[in-house]
Amino acid sequence: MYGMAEDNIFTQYIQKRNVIVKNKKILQSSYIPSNLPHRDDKINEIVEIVAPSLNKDKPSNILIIGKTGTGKTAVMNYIGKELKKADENQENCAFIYINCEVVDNPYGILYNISNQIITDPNKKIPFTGWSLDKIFSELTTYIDKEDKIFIIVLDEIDRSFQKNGDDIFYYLTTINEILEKSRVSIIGITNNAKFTEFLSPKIKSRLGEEKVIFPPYTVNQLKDILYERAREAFDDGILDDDVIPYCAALSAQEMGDARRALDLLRMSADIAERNGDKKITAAHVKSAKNKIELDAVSEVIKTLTVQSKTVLLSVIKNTEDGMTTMTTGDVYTTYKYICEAISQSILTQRRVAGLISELDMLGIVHARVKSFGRAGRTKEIELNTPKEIVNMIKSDEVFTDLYSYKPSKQTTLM
DNA sequence: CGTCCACTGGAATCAAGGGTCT
DNA sequence: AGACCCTTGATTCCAGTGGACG
Repeated sequence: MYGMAEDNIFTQYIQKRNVIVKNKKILQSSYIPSNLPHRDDKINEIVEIVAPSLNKDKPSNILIIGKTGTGKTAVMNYIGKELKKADENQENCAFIYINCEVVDNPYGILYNISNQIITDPNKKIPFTGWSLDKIFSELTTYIDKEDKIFIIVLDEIDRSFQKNGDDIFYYLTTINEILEKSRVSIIGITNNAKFTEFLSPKIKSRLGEEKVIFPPYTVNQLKDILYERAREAFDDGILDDDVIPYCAALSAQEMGDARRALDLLRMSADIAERNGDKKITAAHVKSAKNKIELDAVSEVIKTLTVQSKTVLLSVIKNTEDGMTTMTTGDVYTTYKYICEAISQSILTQRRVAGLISELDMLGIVHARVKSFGRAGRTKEIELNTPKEIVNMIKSDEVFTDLYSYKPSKQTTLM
């Protein structure tokens, strides 16, 4: 890839790309900096709780609560790194990190934990096929064999809970009763402050032995974070003076989300590079903001089921037919019509209502239950999507048949 | 004040599709 | 090959329910 010696159509592009950003990795939100500004207190707080593990004493379980982009994950990864340094041969403790947003089913979580512990490639657990009990007992024996403290970090723990309840948490918090030598302590990370309310009381108290709250960053703190990274990522004079304050201000509106701030900065740099500009300005930030918002939605749309897309298209079609708000029944009628047009199986109304709720949770449509008195009680649905996305759905290959479809009795469509 | 609509929301269950184990 | 296991999406069943209308 990079070894192309001769000029080709990409050459000038490649040369241009590296002009502005020295090291792109630094601007990635997954990058773990060696210094986390304004989180020293939180780091100390957690280190204090976790430190006993270095002497093979079991630390309390911790629940970390804080909005997205407040540094929870970064702090934990940083601590994990340091912990490994402090315990060179991994004799006393092991640090395991699982992101429950990526693997949100019980099998996946146990599978991931186990395979981080099991080193022998022949003993690894297959990614499907086993019973949970079997993985669990296997995991237990492996953990006990090692005779050390296992610190298991479950990031985005509420994701898993939403879909699967608290069974795995029950497993993981009771495992210590079975273990003879080793000990396991759980660190849960969540951005949902109300998360614990839904747990069963037993697990609630176990999981939340200690709580650490991460407050949102203030504008000035965000600025510091950005300056810190920018210093390493850019040469002097590339950033306009108002770029970082602007990024910080925008992200502060979004509840002090540092990830957002970094994304903005990175995307601004990207756009500037692509335009061949020598400096990054507030204007770049502005278009970066739009692009990020759009990307986020279109990313979600891509992963939707065909059925979900059909439901969404139904909402779109109704909107284009002049309805600003509609009921579940309205959507379902249109939905049935479209299904017929593209010869797709028709789901139950119950299911479609469920899909609408899912779209609502994804923020693609607005739906809230409203009672129309005698006229019944239903969801009031409203489209909540930029034009670009609407076009994206409409031009989805799944719906190509729709435009050539001649309805038997209804009038025109779209 | 009671009725009664058009659903909602929860739960149990099924089917298909991934796979392992013996 | 047949018995099992887990996940996901869909179905079926059913007990609610907010509030305009009579």
